[in-house]
Amino acid sequence: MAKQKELISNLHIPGIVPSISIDCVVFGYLEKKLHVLLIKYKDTQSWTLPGGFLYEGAEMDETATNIVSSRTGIDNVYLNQFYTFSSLDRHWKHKKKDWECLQTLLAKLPERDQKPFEELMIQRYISTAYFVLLNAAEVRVKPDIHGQLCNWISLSEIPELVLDHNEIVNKAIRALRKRLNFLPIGKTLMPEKFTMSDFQTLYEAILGKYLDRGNFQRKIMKLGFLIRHEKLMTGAQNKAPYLYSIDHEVYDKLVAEGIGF
Amino acid sequence: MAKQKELISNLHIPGIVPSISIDCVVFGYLEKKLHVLLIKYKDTQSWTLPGGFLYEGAEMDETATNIVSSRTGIDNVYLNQFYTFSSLDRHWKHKKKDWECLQTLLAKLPERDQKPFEELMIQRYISTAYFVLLNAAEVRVKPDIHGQLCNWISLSEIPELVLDHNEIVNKAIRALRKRLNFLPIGKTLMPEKFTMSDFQTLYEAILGKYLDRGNFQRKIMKLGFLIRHEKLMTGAQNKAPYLYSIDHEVYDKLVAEGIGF
DNA sequence: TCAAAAGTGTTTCCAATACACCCATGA
DNA sequence: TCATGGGTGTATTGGAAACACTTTTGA
Repeated sequence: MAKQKELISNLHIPGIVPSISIDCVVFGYLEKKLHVLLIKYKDTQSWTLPGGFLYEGAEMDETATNIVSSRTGIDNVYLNQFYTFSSLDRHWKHKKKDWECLQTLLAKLPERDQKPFEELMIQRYISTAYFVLLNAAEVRVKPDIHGQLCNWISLSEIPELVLDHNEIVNKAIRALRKRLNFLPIGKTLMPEKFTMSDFQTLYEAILGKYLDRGNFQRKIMKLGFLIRHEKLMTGAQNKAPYLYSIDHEVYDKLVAEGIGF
Repeated sequence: MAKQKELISNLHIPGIVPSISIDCVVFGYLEKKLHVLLIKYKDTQSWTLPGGFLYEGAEMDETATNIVSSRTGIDNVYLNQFYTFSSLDRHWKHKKKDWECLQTLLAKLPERDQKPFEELMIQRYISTAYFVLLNAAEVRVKPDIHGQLCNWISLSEIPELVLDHNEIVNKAIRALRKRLNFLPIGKTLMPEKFTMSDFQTLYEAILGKYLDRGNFQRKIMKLGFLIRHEKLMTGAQNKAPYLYSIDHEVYDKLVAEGIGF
C-alpha cells in the first residue's frame, strides 16, 4: 500500500523519466536447478518480474542494482543489460488478465490515487531488461514488501507472467546461454566451495543438455581456475568428492577472453 | 532547415515518446574494408550517427528501419538492437565541442524555435542502438538532406563523434564480432556474386585478424552454402577466381544454428 | 616462360567424445 | 563385500592450423 502511494507521488514529482522502466531477471542456483526471482501481487493470480522506474538523476545500471538489492539484501550483484523491450502492446490494458489484476490493485488505493495510477499503467512502457547472477545461498529474500510476495521459482515452474514478462525471461535464458563463455557464473552463481558435480549440473542446467562427467572434470581442471580443497564427507556410501573454490585471478582473465563450451 | 523545423514541431505535437531516441550503426563493405554510415552537420566539424526519435504509435524496429531507408533508399535492411545507452552525460551540454555545434545549428533556426530546440538537446536521452547490415553496392546515399552530409567512412578513419557515439560504434563492432556466427553477413553485406577472397577479406575485416586462405576456402565450401558460378576474368595475369553466390535455403539454416568461426 | 593469385592436398596437432577402469565410502 | 558415485585413463574422431604443391591467367 505504502509502495503504491510512493509510486504515484513519484509520478507527480518531476523526477522520473517517463515511459521508461527496468525489469530484472534474477538467476539463482538452488537445489541443482536454475531459479528466477518472481513476484506475486497479493490477492491476485498475477506474477511479475522485479522492476522499477528510472529516475532522472540515476544511471540505469545502478537502478537495476537497487531493484535487486531491495528484494534480496545483496548489494554486490553482477548484472548485464540484455535487451530493451518496446512493443506497442506493453501496457496493462492489452491482456484481460493484466487488466483484472490492475483493477484489484487499484481498489486497494485511496480513491484520489486510482485514476492517476491507472493512467500510469495503461501507457506503453519501454523497458530495458537486465539479467542478474547471484549466489542464492546468500540471499534472504524479503518475502512480503508492500503486498508483493517474492519467491525463487525454478525454470520449469515459471507461471504465466504479466505483460510480456514470459518473453523477457525466455530471452534472458537465451542471452545467458549465448554469453555463457563470458559470464563469471562460477563466482556469481556458486557458493564459496562446491563439488565438481554441482558445478557440472549448473552448466547442464544452463545449456539444457547432458555433459560427460569425465570430460567435464578434465576440461575444467585443465583450465586451471579451480583450487582443490578437502573432501566433503556427505555420509553417503560412495567416494567423497573434493570441494573446490575459484582462483579469482585466473578466472577473471579466462572469463574476459571467453571460456569455451 | 526544414528538418529542424520538423523536429521542433514534433516536440509540440503529443506524438513523441520523450527522452528516448534511436541510433543506428550502419555497416557496409566497400573496397575490401568495413565502412560505417556517418553524418556531418554542415558548417560544423561535428559528426554523428544516423538516428531519430521514437513516436508513440511506432515500433522501435520499424523506426530504425525508417531511419536507415531515409538515408539510403533501401527499405529491406537487416538490423538488430544491441544496447541501450543511458548515461547521465548523454546530452549536448556535456562536451564543449557538442555545445558549440549546437549553437551553430541553433543560429540557423528562426528565433522562436531556438529556445525549445536547445531545451530538447540538453536533456538526457536514453538511446537504443541498432547495428544494421546492408549491401553498400545497392546504396545510393543521399548526400545532403536538411544540412546533413551522409557518407561511408571506413572503420580506421572514423572521426570524433558527437555525444557518446564513438562508444556506440565501438560497442557495435564488438557486438558484430560476438554475434558473427549468427548473422547473415553473406547475404546482407556481400553483393549477389562475389569471389572467395572477397568473402574472406570481409571475415578478416570483421574479426580483425589474418585467416589462412586454404583453410578458409575448404571450411566455407564444406559448409555447403555457396554455389559456384563462372570464373571472373579480371585481366590480371593470374588464375581467374570463381564467382560464388549464396544458397539461401542452406545458409538460413546454418546461420540460425550458428556458423562456427 | 614467368609471376601472381587461385585452388587443392598433406601433415601435424589438439580438443571433443565416448567409454572403461579403478578408488573411496559407509551400510 | 557390495552398491554407488568420484576420479582418472584411453582410443577414436574431426577439425584447426601450417604449409606445400599444382593450376590458371596474361604479360
